[in-house]
Amino acid sequence: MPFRSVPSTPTATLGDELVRVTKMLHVVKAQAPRKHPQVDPMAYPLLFNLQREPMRVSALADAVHVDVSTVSRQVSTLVELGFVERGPDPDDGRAQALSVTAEGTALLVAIRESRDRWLQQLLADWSDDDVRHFSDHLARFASDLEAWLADPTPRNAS
Amino acid sequence: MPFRSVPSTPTATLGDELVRVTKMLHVVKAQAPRKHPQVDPMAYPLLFNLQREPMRVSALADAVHVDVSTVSRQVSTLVELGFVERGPDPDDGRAQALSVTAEGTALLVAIRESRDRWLQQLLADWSDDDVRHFSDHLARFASDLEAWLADPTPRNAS
DNA sequence: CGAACTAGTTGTATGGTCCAACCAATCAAC
DNA sequence: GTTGATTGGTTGGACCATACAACTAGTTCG
Repeated sequence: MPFRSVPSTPTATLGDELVRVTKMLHVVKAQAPRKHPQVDPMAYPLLFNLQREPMRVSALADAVHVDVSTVSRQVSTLVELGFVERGPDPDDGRAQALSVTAEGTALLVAIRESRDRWLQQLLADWSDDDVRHFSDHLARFASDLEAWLADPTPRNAS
Repeated sequence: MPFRSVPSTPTATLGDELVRVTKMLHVVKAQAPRKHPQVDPMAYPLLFNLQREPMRVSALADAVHVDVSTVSRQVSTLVELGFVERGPDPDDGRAQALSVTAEGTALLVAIRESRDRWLQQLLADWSDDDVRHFSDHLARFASDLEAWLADPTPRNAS
């Protein structure tokens, strides 16, 4: 087991944990009950971003780092289900201003609350400070990641 | 924007960040150059677990929380590529003792080093303490998750 | 021995994604 | 204005990873 004995740097260990957590979150997500039967899990981030600010399809795709075509389809189903509205874009007739409907907001709130309940019981024995620190670190890490994604010049990824 | 103004609980915020980070890591992983062209990213955890301890297919599947059939295929390609060996299981003729070959270990080390380099430059301006704390929190979170996966009785997921 | 069980493989279906081709509207230039 | 190029969005085809289900082969216990 040359591995256990050579966790070398702190970042290497961090990497291991990141992989581990990511994997398990993936599993959890897969077996999580969907709030709305027809809505892809990936559609939640869509609603989330639209909630913050109405935007066009391309911008939304960019925000969630997914192909435009994929977002296009997902938005279509969200519109069919009444969670998102297509409005005209004032600046550009070709574009469309997507926005969340009241039902969409309700769904989003429900999702968030459900997730919150789950996390609260999962982290029952964490102190509030621990949760906050963890959250802060995650936020910072997310920002770093975003910056890197925008400009990976420094060097290539793993 | 009723959202930005109502981050309510710390755990809810944590949830948002988790989703964000998970999504971005997914993107990063997708566009990361593969150490070996033929190896699925999902195969890395397989090697990783096998490295710690040789085990049979079913145990491996259990360890990575994936269906046995999936693991079976992945292992097959890893064997074809020479990164994993099938040995006979002394106790049970149906089973097989999987183990990592020298090439497999080399690959694994390469992956880990590459990931480490990437993280190091990504987190260039984090203090060692911050990295360690973040890592610790992640590890703790992973353990909690694992426990929950093993026994989700308390309540249902997000 | 034979019945019930278990480890692993293989066939099939599904969900989510990207790429490429396409349509439609706008803008730019003459 | 009319035409050519550009840009926003949609649709079709293929791909990849996974799960579920059917099957094979080895095992255990009566």
